[in-house]
Amino acid sequence: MIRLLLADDQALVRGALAALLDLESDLTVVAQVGRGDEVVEAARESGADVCLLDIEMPGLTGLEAAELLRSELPGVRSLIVTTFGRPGYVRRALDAGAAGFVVKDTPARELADAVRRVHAGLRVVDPTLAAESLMAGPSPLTARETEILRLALDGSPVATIARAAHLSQGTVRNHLSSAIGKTGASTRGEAARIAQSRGWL
Amino acid sequence: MIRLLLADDQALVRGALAALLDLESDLTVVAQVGRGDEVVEAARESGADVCLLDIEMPGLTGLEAAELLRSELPGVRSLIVTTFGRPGYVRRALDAGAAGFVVKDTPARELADAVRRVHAGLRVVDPTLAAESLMAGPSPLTARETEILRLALDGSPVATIARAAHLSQGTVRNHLSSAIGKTGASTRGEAARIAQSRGWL
DNA sequence: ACCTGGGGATGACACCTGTCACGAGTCGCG
DNA sequence: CGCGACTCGTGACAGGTGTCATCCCCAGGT
Repeated sequence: MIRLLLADDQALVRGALAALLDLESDLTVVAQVGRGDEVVEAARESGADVCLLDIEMPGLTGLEAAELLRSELPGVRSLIVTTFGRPGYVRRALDAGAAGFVVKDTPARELADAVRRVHAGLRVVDPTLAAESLMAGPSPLTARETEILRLALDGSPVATIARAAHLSQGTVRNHLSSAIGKTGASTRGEAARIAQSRGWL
Repeated sequence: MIRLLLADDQALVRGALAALLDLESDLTVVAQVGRGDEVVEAARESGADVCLLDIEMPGLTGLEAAELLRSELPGVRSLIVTTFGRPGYVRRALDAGAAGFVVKDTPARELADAVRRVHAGLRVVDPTLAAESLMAGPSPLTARETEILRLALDGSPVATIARAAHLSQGTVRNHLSSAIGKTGASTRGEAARIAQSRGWL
């Protein structure tokens, strides 16, 4: 019997996934959490074998939770289950120690198999996604450019970004200009969206 | 036995919801679709009593699908099940003939009850959401402002928006300026995000 | 010691944006 | 009819933005 932990911030989705997986005779859901920072504790207390982690959660992201799990509970395997198949996410998930990566577009019947493969020590990655991840390659953005772009995501004016990053407006504009060039965009808004869609932020 | 149709673009969520609802002895899922424009046909063929509709779907939105259902199959009731509890969505959902509105944050065990209430002819709306919907009020934006703002959502420059809307750049800037004023924003990007968060787009 | 690359900053320039004033056409309503 | 609301447009202006050249400092390689 494989013991599962579910982490997803949407209670309805969490409960529904639990119902789906509990239908399988060899799987049982032993814990459910709605925040990333509750994953490790719940996994320890429940004695889970495999953790299904959504990426976008309050507290900690699923990627960060996977990293914590690897260091705190090395015997527990993580399977990322997320809405967004951003190329950069796959690489970061595997770097963070996740054993699998599944998008919520995949057919429901395949999820249980993915869980079993992960539990068996195999890596599970959507082949289409894996290809995209290789095509897109790693982020060409420097650390600072990434940070500035993230602050520019909501369309804030340069002055606001500069204050938030403790930089001069000129420097911010230089970093943005560089990021715009690297993403092939023509405005910072477009650059930010491109970078996000590639999972670089 | 209440016959259900599920419409959600994420196959995994769709399948999981089906598993959850099929656990109830008085409910049965008779159809599943991943696109808004397949809802009416599937509902007709399957003889569904209640349709659970996600809002964000390819083809047609859940709100548009609900409107079509009301005119084509008046006996079928719609229950909107969505991620976003945007105030404007609730009003538009009820205007579109939906019998209920539930966000994906609600506990899983409440969903079946919501379905039963809707089937019984009652209206089901999250009370917190209903209050927010009344507070926010209707959209203050004119038709054109709404359209222009929607085009500005992705941060396109004025020139691009003007071409897309077949308008002069000056007119676009005027509409945007007006929308910025009405939303209390200071850039078109911020205005667009505010309007979207209120469900005005 | 030298070169390279990232980070930080400045100043200048062309261009884009947000705002305002103003005008003109259409439509519905009292 | 007159009025108001919406739409479309122009022109002008201040301020924000993107680009570029040019510095400085510092950490790693060679």
